[in-house]
Amino acid sequence: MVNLAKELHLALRNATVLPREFYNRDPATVAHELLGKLLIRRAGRKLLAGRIVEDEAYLGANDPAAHGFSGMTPRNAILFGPPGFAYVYFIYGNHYCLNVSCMPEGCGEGVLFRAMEPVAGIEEMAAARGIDIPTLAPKSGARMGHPIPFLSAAQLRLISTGPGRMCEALDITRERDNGKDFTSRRSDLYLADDGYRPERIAATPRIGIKKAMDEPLRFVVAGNPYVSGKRVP
DNA sequence: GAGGAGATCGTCT
DNA sequence: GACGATCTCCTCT
Repeated sequence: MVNLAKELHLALRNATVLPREFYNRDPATVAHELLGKLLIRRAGRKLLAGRIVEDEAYLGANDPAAHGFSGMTPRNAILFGPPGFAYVYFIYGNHYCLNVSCMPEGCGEGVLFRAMEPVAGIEEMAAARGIDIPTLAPKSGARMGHPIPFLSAAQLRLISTGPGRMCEALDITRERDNGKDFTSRRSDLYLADDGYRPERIAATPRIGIKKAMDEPLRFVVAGNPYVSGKRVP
C-alpha cells in the first residue's frame, strides 16, 4: 500500500529551491512566476507547505503604495537588502504579512504573498489557525478503527486565504522570520518549484490600498478557490 | 452573499 | 496622534 504522507514528503524534499537569481528581477515578473510555486515551512520533522495562488508586486520608489516608497527605515530595511529574503511586518494590530525582497540591493521592491492552497501539514496549519477539525467515524468493521480527520472546503479556505491567515497558518512572525533566506534549504522557510505550472494567470488591481489603485500588480491563479476576495473566473 | 464597523498595536511623522 | 498591503463578526437584503 502507498503511504501518501511519505510520498508527499518526498516530493517536497525533491522540489528545487528557487535560486537568488529568480528574485533578482522586477517584482511584477517575480510575482507572476511565483504563482504555483511551493512555500515550505519546516516545523521540527514536519513540513508545512502551500502552493502560492495569489500575490502582489510592490515597486519601491516608483510605487506610492509600496513600503519602500519613502525610503529605508528600520522596519523595511530587508526590502532594501539583497533579493530573496523574507520581509515580515505587523499590521492593523492583529496580523503579520509576508513579502520577499526583489531586485538588486537598494531598490526597496518586493512581492507580498496573499494566499496559498494548502498542500502538506494541513492539520497542523488548521490547528495554528484555531480551526476545529471534525473527524469522520470509521466504517463499522474497518480494520483500522481510527477516526478520519475531515475538513470541509470552506474550512480549507480559512487556513491560508489572505495574507494574515497565511502567516498564522505557517506560524510566521516578524520576530522569528524577518530576514530569513528563501533560497536556502537549510532555512526553515523557503520557496521551491516542483514543476507545477498554473493553467491561467490573471492580473488585477491590488487589494486594500489607497494609492496607485489602478495598477494591475495583483496576480492570481484564475479559477482557484483559495484566492482571497472575489474569485477570479 | 454583501457590506460595514470594530478590534488592536507597530510604525512613522 | 494618525494611519494601516487585515480579519471577523454582525446586520441587512
